[in-house]
Amino acid sequence: MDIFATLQEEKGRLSQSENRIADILLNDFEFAVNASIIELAGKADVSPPTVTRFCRRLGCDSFSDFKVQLARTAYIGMRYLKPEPKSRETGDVAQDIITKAQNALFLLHRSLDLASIEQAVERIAAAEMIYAFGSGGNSSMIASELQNRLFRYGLRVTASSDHSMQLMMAAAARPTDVLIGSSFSGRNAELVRAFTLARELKVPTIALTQSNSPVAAAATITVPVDLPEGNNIYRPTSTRIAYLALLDILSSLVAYRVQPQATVTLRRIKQQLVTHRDGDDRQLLGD
Amino acid sequence: MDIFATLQEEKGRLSQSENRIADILLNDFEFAVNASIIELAGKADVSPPTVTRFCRRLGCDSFSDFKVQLARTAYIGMRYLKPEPKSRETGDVAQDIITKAQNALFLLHRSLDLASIEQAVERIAAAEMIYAFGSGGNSSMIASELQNRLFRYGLRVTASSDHSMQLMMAAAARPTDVLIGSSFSGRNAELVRAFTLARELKVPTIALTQSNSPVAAAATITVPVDLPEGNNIYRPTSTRIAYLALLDILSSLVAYRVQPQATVTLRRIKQQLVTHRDGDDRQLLGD
DNA sequence: TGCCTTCGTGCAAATTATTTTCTTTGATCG
DNA sequence: CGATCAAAGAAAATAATTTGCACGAAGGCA
Repeated sequence: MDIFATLQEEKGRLSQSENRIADILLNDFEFAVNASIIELAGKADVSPPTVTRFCRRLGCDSFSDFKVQLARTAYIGMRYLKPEPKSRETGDVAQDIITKAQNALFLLHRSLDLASIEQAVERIAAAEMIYAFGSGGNSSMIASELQNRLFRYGLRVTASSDHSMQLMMAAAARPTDVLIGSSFSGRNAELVRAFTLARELKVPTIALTQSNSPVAAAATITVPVDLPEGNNIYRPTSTRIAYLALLDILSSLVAYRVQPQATVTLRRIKQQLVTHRDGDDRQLLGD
Repeated sequence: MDIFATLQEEKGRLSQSENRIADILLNDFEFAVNASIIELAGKADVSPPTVTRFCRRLGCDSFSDFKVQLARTAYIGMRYLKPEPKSRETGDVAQDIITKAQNALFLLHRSLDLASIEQAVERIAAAEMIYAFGSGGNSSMIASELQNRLFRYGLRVTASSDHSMQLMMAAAARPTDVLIGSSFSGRNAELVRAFTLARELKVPTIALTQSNSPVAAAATITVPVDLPEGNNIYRPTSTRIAYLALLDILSSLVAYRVQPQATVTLRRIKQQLVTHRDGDDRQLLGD
């Protein structure tokens, strides 16, 4: 549990003085994290004991414990209390995007459902053929990434972002195959259709999507990804990065599961690349 | 600059006692970050003043400054001093991948070259036509992501991962266009050829690649991405995530640059999606 | 209205943590 | 074999933090 979360919970119940301290935390974080209790108290126009009590209230043992906690979660928590830091300077935009991406990873990690990941890995590793589906730019990237990762381990896999093809492929799939579909919104009706068809044909399906969504409902196994979307329409969603990480987790685990096969295939791919290129050995897995 | 980096630099020059303190930092980080100077000194079998001196040596003002710095970078720095946490448990693999991804983002941020980013953005925003090139799975993803992002802002863009097509497109391009190429290794010979051809035709080129590489040398503008690659061949490189973030930074900045156009186009795309889908307004930018 | 309770707060004292200063130790070198 | 210097600890000084206590304001209840 991080302080910023606690702070938000307690927010309403804080007294006037405590609110002044909270404001400083939120507005001048840099100051707060470096200040001594006396400086912080001074800036908030309260006495040091009030600061101590404030820290206790937030679940810390002492002021220094508080500072450590603060510094630790700062990195993560900073942004999701504050509104956008509206600047269009290169450096600020860069910082903002990177922070958001890290945040997305943090939130992903926090909400990962290991059980469903294991089920999914099991299915994928055992499948005779893997179909990866996704559309709309973001999910189609995920689908082709799935192909890009999994073929390296010697698995049979194809990806498609074309709805009609997806339906046809679903119709052609067998119960020993698996169908993986990604949908950021969880409301890709065509994917639901493909999943439904698969269900009729007893082909297992795995959804990478929001839980409690139509896509999730239609799938055999759902690996839930529930992240808040940013609201700046110019900004590409950092959710993509979380999906990509999830995909890395899945494919690493699959790789371990099918290891002997994976080693051989990877070696062959590597050899191919090395002779094809300039003989430099570092070029392992494609450009 | 973070402490772990400094610690690595100073490592050799530390005295015996100081080394004991360093060991505790690395091995029992949790303890170190919560301990008082006395506890830490006790555990390292040194006197408190020695700890103070150690902190100063690492560039901190005081012990408490040190603790804050420590707590701040902890999250990030933790892993890159330690060897791999070799476990194949789902939870550990997940944690490892997420940490690596966050690390990659951290390192990217630290090494970003803002000047070249600005130059690149300038060019892209002003271009009449944008060609995005990349091959080999990873870079081809980057190329198609570029297309996926930029078309939304009303820019004319096409992506290709096909070497022959890339050459032909380069031949067809004009000096008012721009050619963006991605190469993780920096040693994609075909991309170099396309860039060289473009140079002859006075078509500006932007490389997203390692600095001091053939691809970088062939480009008009290089946006360098210099990250250490992991060495676990099963693990998809977290570098992809850094590239994706860089791409987000570039495209956000481009969006700001071409704003009026972007707003209109985005609105049209959104409208299209909303009527096409189930009327839910939240589905902004593709699935 | 007036009293009582409760809560929030600051003051001052006590405690604890940290830093400084001074001193010792042990190693290196002429 | 001293002279010198760096490293490290002891003790003192300082600074930071916490605790105990008391005061005052707000709100409830007779």
